[in-house]
Amino acid sequence: MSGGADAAFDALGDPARRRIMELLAEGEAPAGAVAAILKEALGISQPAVSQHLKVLREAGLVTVRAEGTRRFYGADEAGIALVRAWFERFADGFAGPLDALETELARGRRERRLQGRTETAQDRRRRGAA
Amino acid sequence: MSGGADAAFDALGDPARRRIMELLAEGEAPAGAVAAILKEALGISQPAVSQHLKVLREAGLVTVRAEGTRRFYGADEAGIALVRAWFERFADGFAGPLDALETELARGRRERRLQGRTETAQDRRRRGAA
DNA sequence: CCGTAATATAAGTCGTAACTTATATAAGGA
DNA sequence: TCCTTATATAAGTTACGACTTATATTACGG
Repeated sequence: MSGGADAAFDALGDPARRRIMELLAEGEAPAGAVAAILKEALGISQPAVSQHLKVLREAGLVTVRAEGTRRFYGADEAGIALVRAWFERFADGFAGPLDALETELARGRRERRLQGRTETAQDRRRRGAA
Repeated sequence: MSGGADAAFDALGDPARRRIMELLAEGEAPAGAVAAILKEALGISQPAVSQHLKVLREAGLVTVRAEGTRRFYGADEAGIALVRAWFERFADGFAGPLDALETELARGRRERRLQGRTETAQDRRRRGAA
């Protein structure tokens, strides 16, 4: 179920692809523009960028919209959300008041699963540090 | 200026290391326990796990605490926060897991309407897994 | 139609990183 | 002091993925 985040993480493991995502975070862009910017920034060729875009596509991190001969790429919020969701398993260091309920529920679930394990820093914090 | 998140993303690009992080999300564990679990799950050796832990350490994603001859590893909230911060550049600033699921469902609906674009891995997954 | 522009795919090279086995280091316990 | 347990490091092999150049595909303008 959460397996979908795997391809996304693999994709984001590459600096060039992270750079592409950073670009697309600012809005849609045709493949050519992405290629130009990455050639300037990282010195890589158009085919290389095209291959990176393919990986991002297959990972569900970008969307494509064809317009004539151009392909407009954009960040795919759904795919990105899946990656974000992966991090929910970690206690949120600075949860705001809105997140409080959600975090608390997650904590309950987590602790129900875990019996007889080593005490964590978080356990200690909850118990004593207040 | 995303800076410090780079090594973390590189580290998380590996499935074995993600597995380790998932384990540590449930609490501290000595290196040996991690090695045992990964050997069972992925069939990799103790030195391999030790090397992975080193990468995670250098990426700032885990903490170590020595106790006798044992090393207790734990997820490092600070490093994880850096990775989370990278995603803030994308819209949908703080969506929880429930929002992620909801968004994903919406995406499925949306994409069923679209035609002529390249098939993604998720399309195939969605189509086949049913 | 034909040439050009925009992008994708093919095929091959090469560096690196994820393993392996073997060994070093370090801390107890008998 | 030795043996054992826990972990890290060394050294070497190998698979893979990120490139390259060359070419195929598709859409548009003249």
